[in-house]
Amino acid sequence: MRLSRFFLPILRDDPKEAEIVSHRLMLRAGLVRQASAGIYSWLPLGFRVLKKIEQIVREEQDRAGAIELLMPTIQSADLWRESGRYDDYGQEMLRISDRHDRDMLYGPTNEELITEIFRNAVRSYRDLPRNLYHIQWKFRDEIRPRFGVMRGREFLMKDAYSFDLSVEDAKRSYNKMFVAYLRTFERMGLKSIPMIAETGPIGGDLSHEFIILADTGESAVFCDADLVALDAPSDDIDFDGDLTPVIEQWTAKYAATEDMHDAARFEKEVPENRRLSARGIEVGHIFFFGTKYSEPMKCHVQGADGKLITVQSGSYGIGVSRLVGAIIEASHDEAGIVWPAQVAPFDLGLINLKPGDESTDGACEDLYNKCLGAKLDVLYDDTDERAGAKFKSMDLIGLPWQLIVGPKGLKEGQVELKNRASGDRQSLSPDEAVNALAATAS
RNA sequence: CGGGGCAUAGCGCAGCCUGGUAGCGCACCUGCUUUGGGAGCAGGGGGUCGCAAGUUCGAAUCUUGCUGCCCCGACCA
Repeated sequence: MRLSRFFLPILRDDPKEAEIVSHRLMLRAGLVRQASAGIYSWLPLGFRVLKKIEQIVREEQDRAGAIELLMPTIQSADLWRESGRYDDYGQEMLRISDRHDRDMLYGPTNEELITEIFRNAVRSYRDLPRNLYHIQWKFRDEIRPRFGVMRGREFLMKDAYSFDLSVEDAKRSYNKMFVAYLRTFERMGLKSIPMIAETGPIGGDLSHEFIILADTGESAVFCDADLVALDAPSDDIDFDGDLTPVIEQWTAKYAATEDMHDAARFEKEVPENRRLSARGIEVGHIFFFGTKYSEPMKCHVQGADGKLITVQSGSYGIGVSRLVGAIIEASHDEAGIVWPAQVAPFDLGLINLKPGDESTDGACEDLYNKCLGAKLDVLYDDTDERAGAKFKSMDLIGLPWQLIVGPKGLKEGQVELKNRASGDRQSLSPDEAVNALAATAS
């Protein structure tokens, strides 16, 4: 993509409404614009990141055996009356009526709808287990939206719902999601720690929050520092095999958010030198809630013995749009965003320091095409800005690599390759630079 | 929803107290000079001063009402 043809409205000054760093950087770097309180438009650069995150979530859900579908944003109130949540959910649910005065709502979550879909379609125990998920916009009318996309009212969420014949089977489904989540966040360059969680209005008695550590995190968290050192399961893990050793490895040690924190237990179970108290951002939440919805909504299947079985369910959320902010909170410096390569909107920025100069333009065009040929996603700054402004902007938007091309270097046959995260620079021939970049991308 | 604050050009702000017909920096446009970490000079464009009433000869400025947004708290992916 040529910057001269892209849409990237960068702000030089901090907008005053943005307090926390991710919100500030998302506005400045042209990722989002606020449409109204807690509701954002995703500009091209931010949209690319959102799509990358969504795709990683999708791939790991699929790997864990979940099946993607898509449910609507607008739901009928009737279903929610059936589960009893129409009244329970309160003002957080945006209620709408249509032209016939029917009660509708903008879905804050989808347990009712998925249960309705499942009960209508499935009659036999042979069709279980299943885990169905979608990635869809939700709306929760928060009393006070804040922190940009981290706590918006409209947000993109992956929510999965499992259906099993027994509590034991359901726990297996839960474990699959547990492992998938560890992998998902690790692939985004994040260290996530599962913590014992409150179940909130969704209900249920087995639940973990997946927290990533960031100084600006919204809640205090306490855990055994050993958990931070653990690696997520590799991509050859067998989701149909026994996952309990992995779960045990991650849940044996103390980890809790402030709501669930037990200081006495913390001090008893964790040696002093491993007691980590930090701040964290919740990016995922998994629940097992058994028959909370299947019972009132009569989601039954017929078992091998001919008797009806009430299905056992869980639900599993990931805040996809929140993750964009969370990643920035976890990965930035004074100059701007530092994208982990896996979610970066482009692989690299190619900076032409002297547009209009024949040799520089020629070298840049050549490099641009070679990068594209090597399947690198490149943002080519071919604009007529001054060098300093280009450097500042490129640092701000935080692409992992900068390929800097100017007449001085070219005289020596060299271009400069800068790593955004470390700041390291090396001078290379143009071909060496492309090869080096292609190697990092593969 | 309680408490606090803000609303003037795309962004950041001054002007308001003490009413007199709107200004600064950055950004933007034109030209010249510059050109490896947010250049200089000159010229230029852009505003129903959040909305509505009221007071007044006259309102960005005073009064009242409304709306929007931000921050702290309680609540949440």
